[in-house]
Amino acid sequence: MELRLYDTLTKDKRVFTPIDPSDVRMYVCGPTVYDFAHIGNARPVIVFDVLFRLLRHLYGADHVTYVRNITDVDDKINDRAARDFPGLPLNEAIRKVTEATASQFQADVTALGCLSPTHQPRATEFVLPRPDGRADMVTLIKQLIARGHAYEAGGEVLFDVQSMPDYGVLSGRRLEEQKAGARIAVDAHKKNPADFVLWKLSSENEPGWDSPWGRGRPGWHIECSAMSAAYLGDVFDIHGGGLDLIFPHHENEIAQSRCAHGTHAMANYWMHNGFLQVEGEKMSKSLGNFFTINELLTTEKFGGRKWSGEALRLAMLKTHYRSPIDWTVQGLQDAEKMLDRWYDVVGDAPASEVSADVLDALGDDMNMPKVIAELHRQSPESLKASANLLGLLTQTGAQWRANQTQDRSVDEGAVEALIRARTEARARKDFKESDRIRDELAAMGVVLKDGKGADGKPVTTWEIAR
RNA sequence: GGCCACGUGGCGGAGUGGUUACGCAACGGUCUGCAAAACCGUGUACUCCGGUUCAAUUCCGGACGUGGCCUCCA
Repeated sequence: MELRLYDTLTKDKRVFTPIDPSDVRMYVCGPTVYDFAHIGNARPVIVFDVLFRLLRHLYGADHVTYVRNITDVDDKINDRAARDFPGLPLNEAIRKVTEATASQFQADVTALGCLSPTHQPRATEFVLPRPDGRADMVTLIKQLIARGHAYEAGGEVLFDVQSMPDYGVLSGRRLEEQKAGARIAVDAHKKNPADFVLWKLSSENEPGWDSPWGRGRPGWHIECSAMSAAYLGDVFDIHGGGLDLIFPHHENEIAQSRCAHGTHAMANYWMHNGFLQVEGEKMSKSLGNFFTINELLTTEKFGGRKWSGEALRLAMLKTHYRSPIDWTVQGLQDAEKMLDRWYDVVGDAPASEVSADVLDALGDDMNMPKVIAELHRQSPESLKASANLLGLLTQTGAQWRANQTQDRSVDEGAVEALIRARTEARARKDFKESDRIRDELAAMGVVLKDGKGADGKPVTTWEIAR
């Protein structure tokens, strides 16, 4: 099959050709660890996890390197640390915040069925030159200064956007327009209003590292330039993230990396996932429609019940990754229902080969709606194999149903006992009693499904009502 | 104001210059003690206005609408 990907930089869908098929390299911007990840944060994690799985399938599991960074230096983190651990020294408080948040993030995305990336570097470990010689931020900034792309002014090191003739190509922003807009704060020490910070000095009570420009901390964008180079080289295959990162973050990453390395490109394909809304509205704390991944998994805040990670994953994948997605209770119910159905269809069937139709749809810039349509046409064996490729239907049907039951805290033993009593009542044609028991179970949220066993005798199964 | 994405049936959501998306819901049927489930079958669409064309939901232009970015928010 052929893999075609949409590239934000060239605004077209192209056949994907890796630089080195024996080591396909992808970088995705990861979380800033200061608080629980929200459901919007989950989108790029899930979307690029599917791409990671697809690449592994196509090129071999040992021939794909996926890097997703953890940003553990940020002013929001400092604020949170000071707020939550006022008694502790700042560095210690910061470490507590970032470690707790990072491990929560791992637990959340694992529940969403995401594989661990090959590397998950932390920004703080790539500030200063490293013993292992991998790329670091300070060295990168030195190179930018040496090549005439950065300058020191007003206690900062700034990137000189005018030193890069094609700055702004990714986001379609020309420098002239930026000036005309006059929306950017004009700092007297900047040569150009669009110049951005590579390094800034830290005060006593801010985290800092000793550098040639004094004790300070890195700007926002340089970490990704350093960590991608550290593990993937100066030029790699795919760089992904949310739509909102196109400008300024990715634009500036490109500027830094290309100018520091003297390359024509940073990554050959730039991929961006669309945004998420909740029930038709922008998700925000003030609207009261702000949900973390963890809340959806473990509380009844969204739709009055808990949701399985697998249902969340499928709900997220039902929409093409570049389209805006409306996150709704209805959408989650649909996803869950689809999984119920598929688990029924698959039964105990072993996984066979991944469907060629599914692969073709997936290869068309990850056309997941098409993929799902194809999945509905598969045999049990092929459905299992194809869904597994997407990180779905990875449990057994029994596990899936058991988890559903557990989520709604239903006493299985009591249910089974009532069903036996009803079966007996039906056998003696006491339908009044049989219907009474059915109503009683319905009140517990249990729906009965009557059928016939292989021997022709009545068999009743049950599931949790939705 | 600048830049970008998008507007498909009751809902979600693909795709196509003329022929069935798919799923959910709805409706009809089979099954059932009655239901539910399951199975079979059915219907409804392409924001508006121009243009190109034998033919446009699909191409071009415009209008309207929605969302995003342009102040470190995925």
